[in-house]
Amino acid sequence: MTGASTNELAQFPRPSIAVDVAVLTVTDQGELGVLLHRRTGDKAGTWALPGRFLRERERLADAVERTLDEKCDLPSLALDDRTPRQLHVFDDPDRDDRGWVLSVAHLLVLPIEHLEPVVATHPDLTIAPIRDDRAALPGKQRQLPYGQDEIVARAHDELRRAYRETPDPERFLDSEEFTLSELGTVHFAILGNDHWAVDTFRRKMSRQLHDTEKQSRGVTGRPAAIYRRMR
Amino acid sequence: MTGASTNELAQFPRPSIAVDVAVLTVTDQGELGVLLHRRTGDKAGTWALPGRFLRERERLADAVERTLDEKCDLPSLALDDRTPRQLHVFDDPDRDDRGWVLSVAHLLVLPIEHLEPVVATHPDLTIAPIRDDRAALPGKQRQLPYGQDEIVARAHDELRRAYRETPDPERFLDSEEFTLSELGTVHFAILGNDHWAVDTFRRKMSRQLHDTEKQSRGVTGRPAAIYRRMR
DNA sequence: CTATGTTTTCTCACTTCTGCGATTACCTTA
DNA sequence: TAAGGTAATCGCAGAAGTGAGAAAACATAG
Repeated sequence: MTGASTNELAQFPRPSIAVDVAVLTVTDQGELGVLLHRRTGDKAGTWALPGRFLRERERLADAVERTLDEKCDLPSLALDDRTPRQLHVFDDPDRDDRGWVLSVAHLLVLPIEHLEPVVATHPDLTIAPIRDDRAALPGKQRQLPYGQDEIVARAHDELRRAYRETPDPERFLDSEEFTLSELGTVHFAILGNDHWAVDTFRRKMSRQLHDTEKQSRGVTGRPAAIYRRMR
Repeated sequence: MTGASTNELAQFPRPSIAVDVAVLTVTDQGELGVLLHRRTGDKAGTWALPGRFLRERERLADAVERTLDEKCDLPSLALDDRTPRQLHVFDDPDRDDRGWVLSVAHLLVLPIEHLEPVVATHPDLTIAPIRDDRAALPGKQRQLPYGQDEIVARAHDELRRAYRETPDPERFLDSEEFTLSELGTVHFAILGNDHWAVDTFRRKMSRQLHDTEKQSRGVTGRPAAIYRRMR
């Protein structure tokens, strides 16, 4: 912003700022899923994305981290250096009936191994599979509140773009080493099973990975080569 | 946002929200350029991106349009249905010395034909060419204020991504019909002259355009086929 | 009216990519 | 320990993409 005096700064009413976060993961069934929590208070019982108001002079990324800590029992430690990415600012002044609220939507990717334990122990958390670009909610709830379905759709879009060419750039995979079929599980969850012929996938990705010369063992079928991310 | 009561909404201090916009164009010299205006008031005389504070319950896109109207004499009419795209929210609380300000950066593409007349008649407007991912400012000013250089860099990045595969998706070209070399001027301004062999460009783009069967006339060299956007 | 300059478009040899049917390698079961 | 099951990898033929030189088409100068 430019050219405004201190007076001008104080002159206008200001909106509340919220952050919402779509935490995405790939489930054990190889489906893309999103972390939801059950709301308390007014509309208690309905599922929604974790979110929170921005505190004074707080950074957006910090607000997202605190949301996950407070609402989902996921301390920054569990985030493992992963950083939320901004997706979009939702600015419809009538979006929130509590007042004028701008909401900054974020995307964060976490391996299922980090989510599984907290979801298993907290009944107010769940992972909803994403089908047809929308969270398939448990029970009879049809959609997420405050137009959060669009956040999920945008998050999925963003991932589709990122996962077309590059091997697991957002680190759905927890471990440093993995086989091409483990990598494929992630990419196919995001892009659909029909996006690539398996062979095309193999060739495109193996070029961008480092072959450890190791083999997977104890699995059914022929053992697979184990790769590592490049540098 | 979820689960907050009306009390909670009022409880926290709120930041001022600003919008900044990088209006990009391709100059007659085939260079990518960004529209700047000279600031008034405190730091008068320095160049900056057009920007403005958000008014009560105003939409971000509307704020951007009003900025262009008020600061650059570009009424919505001149925008010709083009819509600003959000790039990023800058949230460093110390970014602006006037107080706690969040700034939502936007990108808007306009044809040089729309900008030329206003820039020619307003001495406080200019189009700075973008070189090495940064606005080459006139005079001895080295950088844009409030970290706006990063906005320009992000805008350029965004365009690079969009212009790699698709013919002029943001409509730098004003007219409905154009030759492949006119299209090439835009793409090469964004991606650099060495990104493609000219022939590869021709083949990739002509597949995505509709051939009008018309030929350019009165130009030097062999007349070119005239294409139109598909549907 | 012809030669010249300039830009677009075509042609063709060459490289890379793709899909699919073998082939390989290990585990399990008998 | 050998046969059968399963998944990973290879090899090859056809398809698609690429670069560079040749040809084509028009304007203009002489």
